[in-house]
Amino acid sequence: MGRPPCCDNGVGVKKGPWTPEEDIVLVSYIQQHGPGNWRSVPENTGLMRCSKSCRLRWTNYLRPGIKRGNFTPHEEGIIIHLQALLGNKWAAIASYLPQRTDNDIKNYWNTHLKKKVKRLQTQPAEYFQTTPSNAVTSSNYYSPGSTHHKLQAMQAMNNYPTCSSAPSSEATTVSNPFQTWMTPSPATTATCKINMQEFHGEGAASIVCKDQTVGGDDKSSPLEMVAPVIMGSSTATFSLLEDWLLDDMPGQAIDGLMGISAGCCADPIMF
DNA sequence: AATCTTCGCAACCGCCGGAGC
DNA sequence: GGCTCCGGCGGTTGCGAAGAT
Repeated sequence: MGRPPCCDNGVGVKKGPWTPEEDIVLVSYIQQHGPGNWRSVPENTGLMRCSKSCRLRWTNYLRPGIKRGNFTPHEEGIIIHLQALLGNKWAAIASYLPQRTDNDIKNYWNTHLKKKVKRLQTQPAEYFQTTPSNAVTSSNYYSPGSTHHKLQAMQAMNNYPTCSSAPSSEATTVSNPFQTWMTPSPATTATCKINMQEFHGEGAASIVCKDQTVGGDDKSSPLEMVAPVIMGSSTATFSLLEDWLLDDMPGQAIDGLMGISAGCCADPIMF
């Protein structure tokens, strides 16, 4: 039994990097018909690509609003925490970073963060330490799988800084001919002082996050709404988040989370 | 300057689950 | 209920770029 791969029967199906011309054809089609029904895309566009390839190209590269380039420390923190909570559920993690694709996050984890976390595991440096009373060390933080570990990760979320969500100078929004579709999300700003001591090296980072202000209006992206809550100290929020992460009541939990998020943005949690 | 090695990212592969028949 | 189709996901690979020798 079993179904052959969707592209197995494709005689002359092109593989490899996409050309700008192919990108234009694909985007033009999606602009007219909208994403979805990927099976029909190669048939109707004449692209010699399989449907999966079209979908991947769209979701990972051509989709409007994708941010490319270096991840901010804030994004890194979210990825690390969510990976600790969820494991390699890249799609779920990506849902908290709407401007990043799951593929991007996965690649970034595999090429950067995994090494960083591994290095931290083997060293006494307390990367995430914020206050002596509730410090979370790297060594006890990333022991995978256990509830204890998850709770620790969630606890640590209270301590992780919310840095500016505004596009950093290093991160760039994908540059393609279709940027006009993009709806730039309002910048969420936060005043957050971070003393980075060899952040990318083996040293510890001492983080001071005071007088945080979160700006933006009600149209903030889900990330911008959720992130302050994640970073804030809300027990209720974490219960909901945990429920959701554990897939007990995904819909209810995320609804509740979003509700709290909205409230949070109206009345931001201060550190 | 040439060659080798490492790194980062785009894309592919195979599996899974939901929907429709 | 079983089968097929299709979209989605996570793991892996291949290749070009960058760095090291």
